[in-house]
Amino acid sequence: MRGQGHGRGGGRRRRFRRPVGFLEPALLLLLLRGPAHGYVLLDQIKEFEPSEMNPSVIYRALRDMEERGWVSSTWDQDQTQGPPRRIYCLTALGNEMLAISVKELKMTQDQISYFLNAYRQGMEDKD
Amino acid sequence: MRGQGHGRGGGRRRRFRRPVGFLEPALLLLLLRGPAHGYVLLDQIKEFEPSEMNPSVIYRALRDMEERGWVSSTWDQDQTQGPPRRIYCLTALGNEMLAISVKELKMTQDQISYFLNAYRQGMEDKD
DNA sequence: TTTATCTATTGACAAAAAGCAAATAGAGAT
DNA sequence: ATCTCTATTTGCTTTTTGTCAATAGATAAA
Repeated sequence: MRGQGHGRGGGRRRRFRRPVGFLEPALLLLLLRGPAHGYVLLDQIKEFEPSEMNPSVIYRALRDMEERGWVSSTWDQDQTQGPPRRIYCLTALGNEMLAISVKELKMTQDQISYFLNAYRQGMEDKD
Repeated sequence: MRGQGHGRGGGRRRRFRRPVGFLEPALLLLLLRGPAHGYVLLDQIKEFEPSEMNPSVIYRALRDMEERGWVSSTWDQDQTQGPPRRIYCLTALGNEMLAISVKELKMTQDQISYFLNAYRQGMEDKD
């Protein structure tokens, strides 16, 4: 393993990154409510992303966020209705990143509002 | 004018696609106000995307949208302060796609609102 | 008991979108 | 000539997202 990073896959130095898109913030928010494993998050994420999600997308996002230290995972002790579960927990860093996401999403909202107003304006001027 | 399915790279049938991201809708909206060339759009786009844009991103988006028939282009007749300009025009299809973008952006706003409310809720419950 | 189904996670590969660097080139100013 | 501003294009790479399918434990049905 080359220097930086640790845990699954580590290696390449990654510059500081913000959460992108909706998926990661939504997962962080779900984990703010309490620890959970991928399979149940796959179901719960529908609250924020109604469109059907491919499981691998969720699992990959969780693993990526663990590499960045936003969440941490442990194997479930309890007997399950299937193979063992990896339980994810929000870390302090993850909490901060969630707060940053919230700020960014507010900015995104403003940007969209501006765009929509400009569109209305543009349509009025057509008439 | 570079028509469907031939010229640069042409050939591959592309399935129907919605506008993605902010860039393309923003360009369509600017073109709703009137025809324009890439170099001036590169400046005007700052109204919607304050962050610095690499020219190639704009030009590529315009070419992609022309391939899909959302805009059409002609070479500028007038003398310019440099090499000839390619003037882009919004097409009827482009107008429809812009309207679709607007609907989608409204949905995105609702999604973000829901997320932000859920975050506030989650934070209250922590206290 | 083998088969199917639901639970649960992972890996490999491809496509789409964005970022970056630089080439090409016309026109006007120094 | 050379520099700068205008104007567009090309190629390469990275980042992000999407899709498909493999693996595997547990449980219920045939």
